[in-house]
Amino acid sequence: MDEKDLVALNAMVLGYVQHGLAEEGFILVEQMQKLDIKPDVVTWNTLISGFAQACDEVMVSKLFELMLMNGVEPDAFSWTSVISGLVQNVQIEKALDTFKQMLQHGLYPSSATISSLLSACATMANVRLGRKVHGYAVVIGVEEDIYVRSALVDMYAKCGFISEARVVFYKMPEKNTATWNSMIFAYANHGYCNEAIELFNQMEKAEENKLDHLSFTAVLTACSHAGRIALGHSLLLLMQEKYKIVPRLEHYACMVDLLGRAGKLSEAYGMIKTMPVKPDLFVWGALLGACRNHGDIYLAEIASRHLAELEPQNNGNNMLLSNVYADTQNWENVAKFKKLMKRKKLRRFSGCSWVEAA
DNA sequence: CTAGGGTTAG
Repeated sequence: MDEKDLVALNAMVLGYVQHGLAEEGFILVEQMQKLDIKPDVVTWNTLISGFAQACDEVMVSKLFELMLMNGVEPDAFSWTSVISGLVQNVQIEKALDTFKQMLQHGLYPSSATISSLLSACATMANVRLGRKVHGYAVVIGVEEDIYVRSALVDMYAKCGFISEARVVFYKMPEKNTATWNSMIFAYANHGYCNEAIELFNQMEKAEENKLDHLSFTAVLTACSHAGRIALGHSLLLLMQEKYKIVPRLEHYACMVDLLGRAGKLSEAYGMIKTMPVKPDLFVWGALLGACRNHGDIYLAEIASRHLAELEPQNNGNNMLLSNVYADTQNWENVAKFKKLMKRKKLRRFSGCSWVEAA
């Protein structure tokens, strides 16, 4: 067997995995083994990463066994792939457990492992654990890694510690697009809209940073929270004309939110009707939320109907519509809804907070 | 040729 064959095989497996076709990648590897091409650690890890992202725990364990049977030891890439797959699929407990197992197997976590763990802490809004991971990153010498630092900015922000996010951000000698985006989102999501917009402007001036679709999602979020309608519209144009970024659903959702919050419900609905992509639940949800705040029953019913189609299992949408009726004193409809929900044996989702109780 | 950070509504 030729080394070039293996590199080509690995590239093909990676291609499958990147397109969400881990199964195809696995079949290819099996076929190659019959042709006496022995997969190496890279091949196995690529497959593990694919099945971990697809949440296929059975295949992941099978791959660990298979690689051992073929005389290849799982390494830090193998374990980190599993951890990151679990974090991406919001299986945080399992991710932390897998991290423990990784350490028990005597493997050393890398900066990639740490950034995945920080992302897990952000998802849970668990700043106590986040600080531990931060300290651990310092100890093993990966704290200066740009991924780790961007993950720290995001983790502190999502846990509600904006000033600590800011400290990490401004300490960073080098930042990239994701770093800036994390900080703009941090400001926008905590009501520091002017700071978010200002930071976006700085990012645009700093030539070395490329703005991407998420930079615009972040700044549009700030615009909508601050009621900056004119700025939102001009940014939506700037994005397309100067940066050649095609607006995505999330940009439209921000615009609908922006118009809706300001009470311009028919303009918001007009945007939904003219947008070139099919509106998703965020877009309709933004409209429904605005209808609640402004007591528009007519549009609320339209939005609810679309939401019911898009996510029939989510009873929160019905609750919102019911709240619109209640707010506008339409008690007959409130009663109608309560009956409907009782019939469907639905219960209101219990509330949850992103910020851990102190 | 393998793992990592940032996503919109109530």
